[in-house]
Parts: sequence; structure tokens; C-alpha cells
Amino acid sequence: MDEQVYDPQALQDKWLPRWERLDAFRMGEDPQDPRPRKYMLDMFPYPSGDLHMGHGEVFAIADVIARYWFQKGYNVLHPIGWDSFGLPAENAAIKRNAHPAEWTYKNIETQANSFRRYAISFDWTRRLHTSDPEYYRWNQWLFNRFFERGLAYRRGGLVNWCPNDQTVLANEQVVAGRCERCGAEVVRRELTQWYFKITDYADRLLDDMEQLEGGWPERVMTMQRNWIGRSTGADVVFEIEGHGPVTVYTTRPDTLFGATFFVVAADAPLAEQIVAPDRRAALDDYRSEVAKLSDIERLSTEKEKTGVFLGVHAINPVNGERIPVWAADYVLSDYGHGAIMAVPAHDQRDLDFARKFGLPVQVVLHTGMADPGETGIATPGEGTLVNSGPLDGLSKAGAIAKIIEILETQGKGAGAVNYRLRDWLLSRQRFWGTPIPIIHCADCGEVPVPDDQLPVTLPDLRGEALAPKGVAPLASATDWVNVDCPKCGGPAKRDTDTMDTFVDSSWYFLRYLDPHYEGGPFEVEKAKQWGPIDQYVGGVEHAVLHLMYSRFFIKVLYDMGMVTFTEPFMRLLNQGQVINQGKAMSKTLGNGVDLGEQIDSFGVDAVRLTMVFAGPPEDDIDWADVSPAASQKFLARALRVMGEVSSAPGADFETGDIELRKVTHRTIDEVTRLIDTYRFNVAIARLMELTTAARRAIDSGSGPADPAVREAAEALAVMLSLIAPYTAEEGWERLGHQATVAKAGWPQADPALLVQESVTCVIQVAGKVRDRVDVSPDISDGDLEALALASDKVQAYLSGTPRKVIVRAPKLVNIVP
RNA sequence: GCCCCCGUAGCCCAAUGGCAGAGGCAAGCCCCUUAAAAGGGCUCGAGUGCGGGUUCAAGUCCCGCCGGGGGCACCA
Repeated sequence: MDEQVYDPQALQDKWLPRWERLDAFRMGEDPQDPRPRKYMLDMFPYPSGDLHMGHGEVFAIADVIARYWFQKGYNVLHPIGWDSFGLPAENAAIKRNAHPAEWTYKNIETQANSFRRYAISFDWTRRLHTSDPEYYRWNQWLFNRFFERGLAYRRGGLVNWCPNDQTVLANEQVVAGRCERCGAEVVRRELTQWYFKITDYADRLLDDMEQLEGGWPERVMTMQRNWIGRSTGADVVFEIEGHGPVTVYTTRPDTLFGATFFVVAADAPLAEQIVAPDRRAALDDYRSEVAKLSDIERLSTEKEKTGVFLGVHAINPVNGERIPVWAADYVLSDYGHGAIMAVPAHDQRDLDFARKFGLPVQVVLHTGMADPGETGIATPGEGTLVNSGPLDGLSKAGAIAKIIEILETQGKGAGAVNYRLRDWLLSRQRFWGTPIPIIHCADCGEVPVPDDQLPVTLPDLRGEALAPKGVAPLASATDWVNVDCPKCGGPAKRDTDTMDTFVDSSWYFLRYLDPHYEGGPFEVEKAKQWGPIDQYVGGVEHAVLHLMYSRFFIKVLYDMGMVTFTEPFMRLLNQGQVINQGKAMSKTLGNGVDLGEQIDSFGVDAVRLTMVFAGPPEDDIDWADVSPAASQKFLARALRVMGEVSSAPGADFETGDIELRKVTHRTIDEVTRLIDTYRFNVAIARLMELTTAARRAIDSGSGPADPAVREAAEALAVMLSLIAPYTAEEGWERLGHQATVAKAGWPQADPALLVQESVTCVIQVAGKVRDRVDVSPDISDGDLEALALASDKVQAYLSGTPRKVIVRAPKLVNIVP
């Protein structure tokens, strides 16, 4: 190899095959292995074509941490796999009249090759693909366990339907009324679907977040808290005349005396049950009107309140007042009890409705604000209860406690908790996913496929057979669908839905421990050793999707006794996006940057370095603001320094130039701290300085034969190996060492070389710098103060005795005249 | 509308309440070279979005604005 020019392609061609032979990143399997374990997990990719710039960033960042752990001597698990079920494969298959597996596995190979070239420190022996029957078999096994525990169930109800993808979606997959995948407007449909009972775990999902404090970004936890949306209040029973008791949920039972009307969700069955005969036509009209609205229109806060009087009245349980019952779409049928008591004085939504339809406003809480009936502004805050019988004079909190007590003794209500979180709708009417292992039998009902008959593999459908026709594609595979009931042996049919692919990703990190294990989804003993994950790295787009589902799965597995921890990911790092010219890369904008092309132009190391050096890992990287060419220059410079060292390996560093040695050890010390705190960009800046210092020593200092230069270059090689493995490996070889630098061991800073024999102390008068003196780092406050006051430059600004002297030895003295 | 984060040289970014600049890009200059490229070196540059406050001392803490980004938004 030509040592004069930096040729990244040649470095890659040289080292990649050697590394493959060394296989340095295998997890240690020996349970007696004394090394402490570390588990690094990158969010596994979906195989849509080749790796893109976003992958380039996230894997580069995670690899710095993983390689750091390897250098520090941990037993590291850093696996890779593919989230390979999903719609794009299916759509591609329809278009090309092919099988989704062809497209999927071809892309996986492409990405795997790119990962190898990108030099990520994976243990390739743990590779898995969720679309392999040996993987999804365990989705089905887990489904059976959930089913046994009553955590998987089937029910009818209004669901979100994506007309473009022709499937239902979970609540989490609907963003502002649109399909999270394709952006199509979601419509509501009445369908019978499978659900996971995640709501049973709402409290634990919320309360266990305590364990993640400090380890997860605050905003992700906020999003999850909002999503779960726990609220406390009371259930209150109103009697509806001519119908019977109806319960409502309220967070403000203290305002019960201010309820002036009652609203049921227009789409709730209750509305048609209670409507007066002469109002039925009006309700039907209103309901069809509401049904026409999209979610986006319905949820708009700009929209005026609508509703219809149902011709019946409800009786307020505490004062016997008759209040009219309305139906409206601002009340949701699937939250609380689908009906509310309306207190317009203290709730803006109710007030808007009251003003629209001329309903009375009754103030029951003095807040010091103007009358809501006059201003149209509800007063939801604190205050003193009025017009409320036994509650009068109480505070809001006092009244809430008191009214709950009253309701409970009268049997008219009780304290209650509600959640925004809904159960996880998991069935999908598409092909390329895990078949739900249920057989429907006319006599036995829903019968799980026995574990020993798993996996239920997908039938061989391709091309046109996969095209959406409003029913699940699996329904057309009649040979597959028609089976004998496992219970009674009679004729029965398989469930034709497949599972949401978020099921696949909810537990994949446990499968990595032994991806071919046949005794269960994972080996319980290994999960005990390796879980939970020490560091998870991935995009923030999964804040309430994958991350919530995984947390739920782990809690269920914990209850099953299969894992010993209740949270899967102890630390979470959300890397930023790679953008270009201030905007997300997109085909329509034509501002896309291709990772492969960047690598071809600048080399793997320069691209990785650029990703990590651009800024803090959470920040977006604007590719227009960074310079992979400059990264390449630095790497070339570093490699030249390493190549110019002329002392022999093993040279005694102690005999080297002390000043350079101090720089080296200070750098080691700082870089260690910076990597520990994930400030990689700053760490790289320190490595650049070390490189410059070594360069100077070679050119105009102690020369290339000085052992201190070797010490600096060797430290540089090891530290640089986290970011630029090819360059570091080549430099390591030129320094006379055997591969691989990745396992050379993290350098140790010698504390003796970190102490300074003098530091510059700043002397301020009234906060302005007036003098500097070189002092010993362990000078006493008293000595330093005396020294400062003795300065002529300082004295020039003083007249008489200073009022105050602040001494911060050894760095600063501030004299207040 | 509510909540959170961020505003430091032309640009990207550093700075446990203690000298505003570590590093990089760009710009300019010098050395090396027959020349260019590559390489080596030097220089330039902001008083920290605006206005108050706390403090001996504020980029850092507090309050109010302005600008940018994100989250939530009929969940009773």
C-alpha cells in the first residue's frame, strides 16, 4: 500500500477480510466469564432497500459506545437483525407479481453487506429476521400465553381503518387522524378485531418509569405519560327518566351541583337506547352527519360544537335536579362511560356547548374570575365552593374528597381512575406478517393452535393474490384456512389476520441471546444474565409505539416468570435526523444524499467521523453544514502521524518528552470522560488536538524517535478506533502491532502526568481582569489573596482596604473595592 | 391555545456560576514545490437573540418578550 496517500478504499479492502477472520466482536457465551456484561442494542432496521444516511448516523453513534465497551474489557453483546415483516414488501410483491420474501431477503443481504463494510462491531452469529418461521413461531407461542392469561381477546367495536393500506391500525399508529405509515386519512369502521390488554398495565407502565429517570430523554417519558393519560376523579350515577341509572366519569366531582345538562356520545349505543321516540329521527340525522366527518374535521378545535337534544332528562343524584340529555360528538364513546355531566361554568367545552344551545350556566366555585356565563370563559381553576349544599365553603380539593364520600355512602358513585390509553389492536388484514394462531370452531369457539403445532406458517401466496380486496389475503388460501378443530376435530377455520409487526419488535432483543433456541422464545437463564439492555439507540419516532409495546411485553414476561426485570431498556439515546439544507431529505425536494455514494467518495471512516463529529448525538445533522472531505483530511493526518513514529514497539514511554506525555495523558483523561458522557463531538476535537501535538513533536520537537511520540500515536490509534476503525487499524499496524486495535485496551491516564506544576490565576477587581499570576495548583486561599493584593496592577485600581475578597484558589481572585 | 427544548464569530459547534473559544468549515497569508495538487504553519473573527433581575462574578440561575424546533390539543 502506498503510504503517502490516504486511500480509504484500499484500507477497507485490506482490513475487512482480515477482520472477518478475526471475528473480534463475538459475545462471550461462558456463564463463568468473569467480565462484566454490557448489552448494546440498535433499533433493528426494516429492509427497505439499502442503508440510508439515517442508518449511517445511528449505527455510527451506537458503535462508538459498543467499541468503547470492548476496549474497556466488557463482555459485550452487540447484535443485529431485521424487522422484516411489513407492508412495503407486500406492496412490492403485488407490483412485481412476486413473493414478499424475495424482495425482503434480497434487501437484507444488501443491508448486511453494507453493515459489514460500515464496520459496525456486530456479533453476526446472532443475526435474526422476524419473517423467518423460526422467529415468528415464538410470536405465536407468546400470543398463546397472552390468550391464556386473558391478555389477548377479540371484540367488536369502532376501529381505525386505513383505506390506502387496507387494514386496521392501532391507536398509536394514527397521528392527527392520519395513518402513521402512509399519511392517508383514517376512517372509522365497526369491526371485530384482536386486542392485547395493555390497559391492564397502564399503572405499571406509568409508575415503572421511575426506573428510567435519568436514563431516558425527558421528552420521551413525557410523551408516554401523556399517552397513558391517567386521571383521577369519580364515577357518578345519574338516573335517566324512563331508562334507568347511567354512570358518568368526571375529574371534577366537586362541581356536581353545577351540572346543568348531560351529554352522551352520539355514536354510543346508549344514545339510541334512551332517545325519546319523537327525537329519534333527529338523532339519526345527527349521527349520519357526524359519521360523514373525518377524524381530522371532528377533532378540530376550531369546529363549533354540535349536538341534538334527546328528549329525556337525567336526575342529578345530589340535588334531584332534572337536567336535559343531549347527544354530541365532543363526547367520546370509548372513554370513561361515553357520557358526561356537563358543568359549563367550569369546563370550556361544556360552556361552548351551553352557549351554542342556550343552556343554563351555574357557577358553583368562586375563583375570583368574571362570571363564565357573561364572558364565555370557563373558570376551571381553584376556588371556594358555592351553591353546593354540603360542599359550600370548601376548597376544590376538600370538596372532591367530601363529595366522593357522600356519593359512596349513598351508593351513587365512587372515586375512579381513567386512562387515555386504549387496548392495543393487533390484528391486521394483510399478508406479510405473523398468522394469528387461532382456529375458529363453530362448537368450541376460539381455539389456540397447540404449541407443538407451531409455527402456523404463511401459505405460499404471491403477486395478485396479495392485493387488498377488503378482506385479509389469507382468506383466499382455502386449503390453508380450512382445518380440523384441535379440540373437537370438527371442521373449523383458521383466523386469517396477521399480527401487527410491532409484536415482532416487542421482544426481539431477547431472541438475540440465542436466535436458534428451540425451547422457547428465548433462554430464560441467558435473559437473566444479559437483561435488561444497557443502552438502546434509535429514533424518537418510536416514543409511544415500539417503546411502549416493548415495555408492556417485558412486564407480561416478568409476570410469567420469564425475565427478572420489569423495564427492557435502562438507557435510551435518540439520535437526531440527517437532513440537508435545512430540510428532511426527500425525493420531491431532490435533496437526498446517498450513504453509499458518500462512502465511495470519502470512505467509511470519514463518513462515520462526520456523523459523530457534527454535534451532540441528539442534534440533527445538516449535511450541508458538515464536511466529510475535512474529516478525511484529519484521518489522513492522523494516519501519517502514526506512520512516522520511528521508535520500536515497547519503547519506554517514561523516557519520552514530558510535555507531550502530559498532553497525551490529559487527552486520555478528557476523552474518557467525554465518551462516558456521550459527548463524542468534543472527544473528537480532543483527538484532533492530540494529533496536532504529535505532529509538532515530530516536526519541530523531540522528533519521531521519541517514545513520547509513540505513546501519543498509540493512544490516538486506540481512541480513534471507536470512530474510524480502518484508519486506526492501519495506524496500529504501522506502529508495529498486530490486529486488532479494537481489542488493544483503553489507555489509562497516569494521574502523575495530569498534575500541573503551575496554573495561571486570574486576578479581578470588581469582576474585571486586572492581572494574572502563575501559582502552584495547591496554593492556599490566604497565600493567594496576599499575592493578589500585592500586585501593582491590582493596587492601581484600589484605594484603601477592599470591601471583600473572593478567593477561588488556584484559579481566581476577585477583589471588591 | 397549553407544555418542553434551543438561540455563542460568515457557518457547524465548545465553555462544573469564575479569563467568552476547545475543535472543525469557510476566508486570508506564509512555507514546501519548476508549477499545481497534496502537505506543513500562521492569521482573521462573536461579548453570547432582546429587555430586566439575582450575584463579588451570568453564555450559564430567575422573570418578561422575540425567533426557531418539538410535543399535546375536545380523554370530561
